[in-house]
Amino acid sequence: MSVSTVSRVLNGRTETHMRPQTRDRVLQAIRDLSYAPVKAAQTLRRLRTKTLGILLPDITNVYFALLARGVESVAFESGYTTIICDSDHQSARENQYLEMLRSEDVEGIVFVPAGTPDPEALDAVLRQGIRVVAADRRIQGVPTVEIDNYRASFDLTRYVLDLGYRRVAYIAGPDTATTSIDRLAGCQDALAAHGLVPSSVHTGDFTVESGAACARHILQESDVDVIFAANDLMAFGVLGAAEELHVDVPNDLGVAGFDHVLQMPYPALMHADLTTIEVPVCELGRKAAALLLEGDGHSVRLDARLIVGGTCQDQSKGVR
Amino acid sequence: MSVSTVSRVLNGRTETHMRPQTRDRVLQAIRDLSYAPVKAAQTLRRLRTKTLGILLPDITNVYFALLARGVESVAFESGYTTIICDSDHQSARENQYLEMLRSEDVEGIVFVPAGTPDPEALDAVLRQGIRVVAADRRIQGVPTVEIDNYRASFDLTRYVLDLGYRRVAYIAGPDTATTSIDRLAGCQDALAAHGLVPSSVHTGDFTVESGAACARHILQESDVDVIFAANDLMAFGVLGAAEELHVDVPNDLGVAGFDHVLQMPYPALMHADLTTIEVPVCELGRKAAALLLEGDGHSVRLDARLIVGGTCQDQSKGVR
DNA sequence: GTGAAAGCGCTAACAC
DNA sequence: GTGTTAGCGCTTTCAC
Repeated sequence: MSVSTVSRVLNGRTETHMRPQTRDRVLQAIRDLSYAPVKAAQTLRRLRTKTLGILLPDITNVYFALLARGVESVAFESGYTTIICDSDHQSARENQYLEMLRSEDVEGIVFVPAGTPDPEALDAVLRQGIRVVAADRRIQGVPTVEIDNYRASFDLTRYVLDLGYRRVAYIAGPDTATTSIDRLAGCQDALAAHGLVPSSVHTGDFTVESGAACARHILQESDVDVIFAANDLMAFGVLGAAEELHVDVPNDLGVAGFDHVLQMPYPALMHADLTTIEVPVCELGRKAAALLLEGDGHSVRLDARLIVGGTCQDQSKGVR
Repeated sequence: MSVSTVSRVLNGRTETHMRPQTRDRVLQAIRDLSYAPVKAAQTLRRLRTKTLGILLPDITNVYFALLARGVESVAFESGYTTIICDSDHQSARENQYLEMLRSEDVEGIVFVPAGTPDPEALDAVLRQGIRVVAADRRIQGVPTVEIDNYRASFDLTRYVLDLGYRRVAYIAGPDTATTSIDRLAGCQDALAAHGLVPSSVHTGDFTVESGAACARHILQESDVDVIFAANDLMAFGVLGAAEELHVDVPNDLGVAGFDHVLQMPYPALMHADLTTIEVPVCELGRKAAALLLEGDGHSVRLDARLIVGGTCQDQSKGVR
């Protein structure tokens, strides 16, 4: 019983048919020794690592965790291993990880950049023949899996304006993320279509705290009847600030979010019943992984859906 | 300039001193080619993978995500790669991943089991010389990093009883997790010390939904003045159910959680102001990884803290 | 101070 | 049908 026989059994090389008896003997031995092939050796020989990397800003953010889960599940189904890289929103860490993944010779990377990725580091990865897919946010020169943030934000804004809200404040995300830019633009253009402009545009960082902080400023300084936030987490912060300041949502203030991530863990609570856009984050991750494994290098757009919640209500009735 | 020279430079082999000029020439070449060593080859040669695995039930659960982040950050600081394995609460998947990690020849695994792990699969891993640390929940025969759930739950219960609550319902986690068992036992023993027993004990699965479902039963069927939940997510579900049924928290009903995970993303909202126990989840992960890298194979207990929130208030004043 | 070569565990081409 | 063997890219001993 030679090594090649064993190898053939393990890899199901059926092209040259094998005596079932031999096969069974090998299988038994594998069982007895609880043998598992050494992946490093397979990798070295095949020059294929069967490994993907996922590089994202913060795994404790549900949004990214959902995305990671999408990637991981597709990888698992295809017998791939997933390396998790949390850049902690730090560009330096991101670069170190890019190098690490290069050394690791991953076959592909799902990349959710924290800001604008370092072209040098990214290029080294690409030159080495590692496929990279940007997920959620676009990266210059890299295929992307995203939703149409502009369109979704435009539609959401139009829906809210149709309810009768008019004096709008907007809380944007960091302007290094294309999601922030697109969502803001979509909102502004929908306003413009009604001959409106936002009373103010603040910039947060997608966290609950930043949403609450911006909302406090907005509510104390200007007279608005609706606040749009670039994601649900910040919208949740807005709800918190409104509660603190005894501002009644949705009557005195409409609130709209974006991404519908809060819905998942907190369905029962009234206050989580946000008017928002559902971003299929997990699907974003799955699609990104699929693109790495069998893609043609083209970008993909998935559909997003308007979620009609309780934080924006018809204002026209004049009923209180 | 031979391969061994390059290798020596890369590994800082200073024992045999090298002409600086040669060194620089190598360094330059590395830069020019943006060369990165092939890890599979290093692994094969050194017989060390510099890789850790983390196997957990659900990465989209903030609690586990925080734990994963702890593991990942320690690994990163030590130049280790982290493989993420999401068992999705499925024992079969858990076993497949255990096999995968064995093949991968990881140096250690941080294991948060979904139920009772398959002894066969676990044993194969251990026999291969892979270190395993159980995090959060104990596993038979494996060193564990956890908090003293019994004691913390006991103290929390005593605190709540001291506020004057007396008619207690408990919502436990799945009885396959030692955390569920210990927390329930701690609560029951603290009650017993006051000559009390819980009016009812329901079993949830650590999700908001299950917490809400149990709470609906409890509130409709029996007359309790406080509900303990085995984690914050379920406690949040209880708050949701109470709101639905117009039960006033904390006056008509006290609510206590466990783990203090909700605090992080939702500080601003009143309803997230749970009376609970703070579990240092991220530290749990960090410590588990540290144990793998340099541990002596002994279990570790970290401290937990009582968080005094607004969902349980002094009942003795008789003030409404 | 630097180069030559063995060998880590596996796969695939080739021999029988 | 099954065995023999080269070689994947690296580290490390041993020559020089």
